[in-house]
Amino acid sequence: MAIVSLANAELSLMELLWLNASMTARQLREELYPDSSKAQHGTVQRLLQRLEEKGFVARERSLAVNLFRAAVSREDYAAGRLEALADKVMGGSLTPLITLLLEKKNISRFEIDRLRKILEAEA
Amino acid sequence: MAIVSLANAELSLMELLWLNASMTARQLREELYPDSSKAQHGTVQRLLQRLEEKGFVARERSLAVNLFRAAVSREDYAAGRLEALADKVMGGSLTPLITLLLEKKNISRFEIDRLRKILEAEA
DNA sequence: GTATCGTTACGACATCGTGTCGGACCATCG
DNA sequence: CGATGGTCCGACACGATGTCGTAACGATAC
Repeated sequence: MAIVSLANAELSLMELLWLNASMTARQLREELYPDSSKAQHGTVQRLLQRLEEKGFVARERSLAVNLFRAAVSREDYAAGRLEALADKVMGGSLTPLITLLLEKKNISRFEIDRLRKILEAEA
Repeated sequence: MAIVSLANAELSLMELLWLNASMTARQLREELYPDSSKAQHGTVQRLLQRLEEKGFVARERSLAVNLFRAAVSREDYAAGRLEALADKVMGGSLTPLITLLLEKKNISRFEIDRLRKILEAEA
């Protein structure tokens, strides 16, 4: 299943789940809407539900309250989006993108060395 | 101005402009809607107009018919989207993305060699 | 000049994804 | 049993997108 793109609110929620191993809906709401004058309970549940449908969160039903965990890691999401990007604009080839990056951004000596080591291992 | 994301139809149109230096609206329509039973003239014009507003196409008005050119290259678009992706999911850091790619091994030997050369040049 | 034909500009609309809320439903605790 | 807290889901508003119709425009033909 291709990794689908996430919208802002969904991504904010995932951000929390990437930082904390597991959270309840209440915890999420308090983080996402600190000034919760109203009842955003439903909003969080809705987001959670749609995220679950998309396969991004796993729900632990055994307890009284559900626990939510990220089912897709930040790295997997990033890699998936990156691949989608390559498919859309570069015909699936990733190298041009990386080349662009290396040329445009000032990448530290350290990072370059790290990348080089990884490449050595690949070859 | 940050490079904004493009939708499917817009991207298809840009694809044509990236392949051909300049095109008329008619040429674009014939490519985009080969089975033009109906009148998609307006659709193309609309797309062109919105793309122009976003700064993605330039319009040459001197002739009887307008000529359209890409104002953002494929590479710039890709790089812009890539940066946006890094900002959104990796806190702006690009290296983790590259590392991810390399580790996932969906990169051909040929591309690895190419990247190695680029890195050599950087060092 | 006017008629005609292709082009351009743009208002209007249907659709879809997203973010939001409200209220129904359900369980547990007292 | 009621009350409290959590979950599910229908509904809505809003913005972006893709589509079309049509009015305005400009060049050429008559």
